[in-house]
Amino acid sequence: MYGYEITQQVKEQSEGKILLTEGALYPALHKLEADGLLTTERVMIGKRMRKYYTLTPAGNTAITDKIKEFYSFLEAMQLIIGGKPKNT
Amino acid sequence: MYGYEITQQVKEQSEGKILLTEGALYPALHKLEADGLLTTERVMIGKRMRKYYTLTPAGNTAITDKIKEFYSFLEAMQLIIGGKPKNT
DNA sequence: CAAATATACCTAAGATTCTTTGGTATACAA
DNA sequence: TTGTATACCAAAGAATCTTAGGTATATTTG
Repeated sequence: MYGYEITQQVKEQSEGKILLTEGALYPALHKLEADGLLTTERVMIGKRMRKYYTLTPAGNTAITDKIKEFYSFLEAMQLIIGGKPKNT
Repeated sequence: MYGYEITQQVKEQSEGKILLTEGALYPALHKLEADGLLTTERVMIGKRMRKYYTLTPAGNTAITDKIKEFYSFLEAMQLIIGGKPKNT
């Protein structure tokens, strides 16, 4: 995907609950790229540029690990605050 | 509860997965107090001081709201991470 | 009994990350 | 022609966390 598309997809798929702004996203993408977790491919659409980002093998490992961390964190939070998500 | 107790309880109840350090906790407690969400009661245990924190009514409202926000965020994350891709 | 660990408070520098607010430019609809 | 959407980006300020200390008492252990 490309940057702007990510902001729109996050907004759409999260039903407007998560607003990932460009000011937060672009610096993050650049850092991930600098860390070797993403590669970019510049594509011209007419006269407008897009930068498509793709996960590197290291990026795939990293995201898998991060998601595991996230679920581990959720389990821990569950133990602390108790309860379960409502209306799911 | 008091500050140090919170760090220990979080560590214990989260099975060591969440480490809430004092450097993060104390400034946060002081801010919550300044914002009127907590009140403190100083108690001497022998020659050692403890500061017990209690939620104010505003604090109770705030924590309830925050937990709701948290679950709302989780649902949104579920849609994105475990989400439904358009294609593939 | 001396030294290490645990309890209990705290601050401050540095790093990281997010929000806000701008900028540039093309495409299209009102 | 003005506004909205697309598409990239940077920088200042704010918020938060990590790290690394400081002070002091209490208890455990070698």
